[in-house]
Amino acid sequence: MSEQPAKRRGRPRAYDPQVALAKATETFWAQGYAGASLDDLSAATGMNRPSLYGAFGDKQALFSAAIDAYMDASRAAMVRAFTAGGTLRLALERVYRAALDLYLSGEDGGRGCFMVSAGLGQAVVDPVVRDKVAAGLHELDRGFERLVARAEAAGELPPGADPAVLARVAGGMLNALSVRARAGETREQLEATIQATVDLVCGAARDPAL
Amino acid sequence: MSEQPAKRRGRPRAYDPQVALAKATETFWAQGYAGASLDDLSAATGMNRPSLYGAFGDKQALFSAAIDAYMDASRAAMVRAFTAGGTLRLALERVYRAALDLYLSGEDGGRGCFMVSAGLGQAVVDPVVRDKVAAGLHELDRGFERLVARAEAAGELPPGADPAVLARVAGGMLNALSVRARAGETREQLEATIQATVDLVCGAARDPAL
DNA sequence: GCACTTTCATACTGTTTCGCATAAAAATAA
DNA sequence: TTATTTTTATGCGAAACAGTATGAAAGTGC
Repeated sequence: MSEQPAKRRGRPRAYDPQVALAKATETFWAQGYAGASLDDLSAATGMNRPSLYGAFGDKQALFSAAIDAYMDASRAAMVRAFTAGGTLRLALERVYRAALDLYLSGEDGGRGCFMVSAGLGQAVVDPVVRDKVAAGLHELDRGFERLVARAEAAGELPPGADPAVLARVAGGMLNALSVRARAGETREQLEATIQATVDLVCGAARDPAL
Repeated sequence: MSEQPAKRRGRPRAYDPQVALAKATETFWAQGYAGASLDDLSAATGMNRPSLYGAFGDKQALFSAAIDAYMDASRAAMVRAFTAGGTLRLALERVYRAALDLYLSGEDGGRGCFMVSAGLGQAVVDPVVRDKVAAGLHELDRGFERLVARAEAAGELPPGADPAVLARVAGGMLNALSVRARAGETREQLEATIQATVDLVCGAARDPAL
């Protein structure tokens, strides 16, 4: 994509900024902001401290960059899941599964959503982080709202169902999956929660094919 | 309750262990385990470091005691809300409101559930904490299961509704409230989420009085 | 008043933390 | 080669950290 074929002038970098940032994100994800020391981050990224500062700035800036990187990466996966079409039931299952893959992706047990697990840990102490996380959550909420609105337009919802209610619960249960994944629930348990959510949200929805 | 009318022998304590533990819990709640230094805890409790060690042990032990104290205190409020009777709708509203009062109780913005906000932050690093938090969450789950089972026995649920599904979603949305409270949502927004949840969970439930 | 017991307060130790200063290394340009 | 540029590597320094040793303070029992 954005490679630099033009030869840069000085000593070449020994790291790929994107890869290093992903490694730093993993460290924050598991240990939290305060729990991750610069030595931990240095070891994880393979960069020594001065390189870390040169590339990303201080610890807060690095954490902020980690949030942005996570949001970009997860947004890509989520938008795909949200917009791939199909019935509301299929779309919801796809969205929750995509999220679950992310939430269970750690090596040492489920880590949940990075925004929820690491970001919200800093939310009380750092309002900038809190607002950034809040924006991320509301972006997901809007995804659910659009999904339900589409289902309504397609006539999938019965007259009595309130789209706003369905979207709010559907969005909230994504947070629940994050919490439960980090609390150590197995994929099977989480899949059962997904099924329960989909059943309830779509229970009031009739399949137009029927 | 368990006062000590018998005069203790040495210099009297300058602190009330229960109050001090509550203050320490507040500090962990806002700043997380790693983010709360012993100086912070010392300042919050009014105890100096040696007294802190004498009373509770090291930092991990203090955190563990904080979790236990929180669970005891919240259990008291939750059991009351769960068992005060009334329709499923009323009981659910009572439970969510009781939780919300706790989640929004901080001075510097909503802090969410202590188990979720502070406990799960340590979950990946410390499996003992993770298991303790998981046990707490499942205890709440059982509360919702019993509530729904009671509603079923009272004939509040229609034949088609699956009690397990309703309980799972009802329990999950409690986690969502914690997440959203810490992300800075207002009480009004959170009340709307409560209403949506109750509407959806009880939507399939008919009032026996009707 | 005097011994004894328990807690408090100060201050210390060794480690870890963050951030940066300085110099060596590895490339290009001439 | 030699100068210039950019990055890496070592390691410094001041502050913060967790935990503890030591002695003073504040009670009870006699």
